[in-house]
Amino acid sequence: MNYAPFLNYIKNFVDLNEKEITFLRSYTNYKKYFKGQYIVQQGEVCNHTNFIISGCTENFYIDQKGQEHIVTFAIENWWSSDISSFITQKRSDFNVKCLEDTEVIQFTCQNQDEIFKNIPKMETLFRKLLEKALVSSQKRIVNNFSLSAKDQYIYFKNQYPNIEQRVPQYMVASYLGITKEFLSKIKAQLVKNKS
Amino acid sequence: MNYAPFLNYIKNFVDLNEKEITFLRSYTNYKKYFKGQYIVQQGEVCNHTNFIISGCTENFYIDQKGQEHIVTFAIENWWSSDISSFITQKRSDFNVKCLEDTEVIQFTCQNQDEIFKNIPKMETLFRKLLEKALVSSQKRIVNNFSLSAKDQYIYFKNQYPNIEQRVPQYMVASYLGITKEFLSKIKAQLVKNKS
DNA sequence: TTGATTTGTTAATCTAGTTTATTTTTTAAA
DNA sequence: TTTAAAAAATAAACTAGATTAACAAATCAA
Repeated sequence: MNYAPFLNYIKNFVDLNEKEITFLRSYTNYKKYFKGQYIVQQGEVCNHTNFIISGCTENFYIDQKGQEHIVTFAIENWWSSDISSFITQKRSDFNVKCLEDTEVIQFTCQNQDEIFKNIPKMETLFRKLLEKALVSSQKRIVNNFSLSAKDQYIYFKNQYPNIEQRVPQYMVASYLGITKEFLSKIKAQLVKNKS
Repeated sequence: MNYAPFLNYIKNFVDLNEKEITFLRSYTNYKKYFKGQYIVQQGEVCNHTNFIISGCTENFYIDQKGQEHIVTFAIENWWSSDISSFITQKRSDFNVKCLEDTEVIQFTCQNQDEIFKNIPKMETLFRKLLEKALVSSQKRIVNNFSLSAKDQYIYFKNQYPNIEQRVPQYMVASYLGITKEFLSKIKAQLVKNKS
């Protein structure tokens, strides 16, 4: 069980004393998933918020036409869950699936409340994380408005340089909201223009 | 000065005692803007988070090609600011402009911190608001993935039935990320199919 | 080491939504 | 009440990106 990366992450934002760390530990738990396993499945309630210690997950859904769309990727030191289902405790519209063997620290909704009640600093941390997540979600909407598919791909590569190498190309296309064929065309174009 | 709607709004989520209300009042202030005025301008720092008592605002930006894009509308009982600029206190990429005469209750970044420090319930409220805002922002990305422009327009009308009547149609088009001409075409189609 | 499955490429055809241009309707100012 | 300006509608030509289909590499199981 590998708890240290989680504490190191938190240390970047707030200082916890021994007592608080002990409390946090007892209200969170470690879990290992294998490649291909689901942390959440569309139609089930998302019971946990997960902090990724190692590995990589995708958050995707299947629409009415049967098409798969990747909403987010998550890797080490990121959070992964379906926040909508988690906060409402209703059935999720999304799947969270492991693209690699993945270790997480996770906690339930009730335990989150306990953590926030007993360590208010943790609620402040989460408030700030949510602010950032909202900003980056809005940024994605803005990019969708203003950038061509090619420029969105370039933006993605710059912002998440570690992800492209770890997932197949058709998943990047799905994340960008374009077809794999078109992404292939874009990449061919970029290679051509460089030389 | 019209403070009651703000307190009523808060009462929906948390109970504040007299002392807390007094505190909140002294760390927020009332302001009235006229139609056409800017609450925030692209390039300036967004100094306030605003709760709308009456009126209507748009949050928009102008991209490199000189095109205007509306990111959000806000009306009574909604919040309006550029959260990115507000939390980082850096120059904003967005404009917040009043589409009607607009009354707000507003507070600065420092005052927000004071409020959260002194009334932790308020931080919990904001954490929950941010969760909801993030969910609806993600929902918009999802709709962008899966819905045609026509279906996105129908979704918009259902979700924000009060806004369409209050703003010109070309702004709805801008919010949806399509041209006013195409929205006009969609509306003509919808009318035709109904009869 | 071979076949089977998954992933990626290329090219032709198609379509949702854009662009440009003109006309009509509505709003608001004087 | 008239007039100018803003907003909305219509239509033709155009384009970014989708769809379909056929094939080529790469990965993997046995």
